[in-house]
Amino acid sequence: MRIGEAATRSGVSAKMIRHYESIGLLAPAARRDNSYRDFDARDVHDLTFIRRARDLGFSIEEIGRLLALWRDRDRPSREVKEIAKTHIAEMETRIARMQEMVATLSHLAECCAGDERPDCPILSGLAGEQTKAPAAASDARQPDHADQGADQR
Amino acid sequence: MRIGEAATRSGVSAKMIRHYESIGLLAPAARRDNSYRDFDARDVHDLTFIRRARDLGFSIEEIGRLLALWRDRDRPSREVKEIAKTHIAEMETRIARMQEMVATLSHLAECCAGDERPDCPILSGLAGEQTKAPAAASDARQPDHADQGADQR
DNA sequence: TATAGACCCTCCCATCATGGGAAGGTCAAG
DNA sequence: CTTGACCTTCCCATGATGGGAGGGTCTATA
Repeated sequence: MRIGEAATRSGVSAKMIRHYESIGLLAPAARRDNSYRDFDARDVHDLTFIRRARDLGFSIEEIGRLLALWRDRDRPSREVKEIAKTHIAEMETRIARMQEMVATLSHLAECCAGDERPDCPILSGLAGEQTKAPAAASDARQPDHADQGADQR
Repeated sequence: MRIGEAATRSGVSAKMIRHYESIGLLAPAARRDNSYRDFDARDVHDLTFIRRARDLGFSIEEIGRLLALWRDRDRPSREVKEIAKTHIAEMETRIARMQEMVATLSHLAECCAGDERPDCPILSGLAGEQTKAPAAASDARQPDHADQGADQR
């Protein structure tokens, strides 16, 4: 089948299939005489595997490792579980961090009248005037790569 | 003061200060004869405001609006609160999505022996073999921009 | 048979927030 | 006068994804 059908069946866009191939996550697809990529059920399976892993928030790098383990019939399940547990821990850390942000911001928002008057504890809080809030995650940043959720856009 | 000191005082890297200026989030900084940027306390205040907002997960676009509201002494606090509430709702959505992922993956991991044997429900789950898990967020994706937390790396 | 339209191809660019680094200018202290 | 710590601009990279240009291929239909 051609890339469009593989995309539909796996739920991975044609764009991303080509991308995964280009970064080496997938072996180069077979080609027909007209240079079109040619996919079979096994390819669709791999793509579906990748999509499910992405849906669980795994990064491309982790997915690469999972795919390798999947292909190795004799791998110890221990290795897979380790990747999963590490990933779960990372997600839980991110969740906790976001919950802190929500808590801090909610505190400020609760203190804000939200009417026509200009006084606003939210802006004051951002400006540094203490509102004795439960302290937000305040320093150091990180470009988290994987809050990737499932959604539109 | 020069950019380095402004960076230290505000907690925003020199790199990002220039970036914020270049995208118009901040007005172009004053310059000295030697073309070095020259910052004063007010600039440091704005930068600190930006950093705090980032720490609360606001996107650059939202921060731009918050800064404008901050500078407008007569804005109704209602407008600020609306931005904050929308942002809180977005973060809560992302948190919920990640919690779903963690739940699904935890279920699979719990079913996995994690020993030397090759059988692994985690890989089987990703491969599509049903494990009657509580169903993960399964389709549609979105490149969420702002799970930006505070962290090392 | 010619053509429309639905596919496919490769490339390049954009996003968002951030950092790395090159190539070069400026300044103060040794 | 050199060294080193600053600063400048400019380009590139990240990760996952989409948009689109410019062009080729195939099939159905007028």
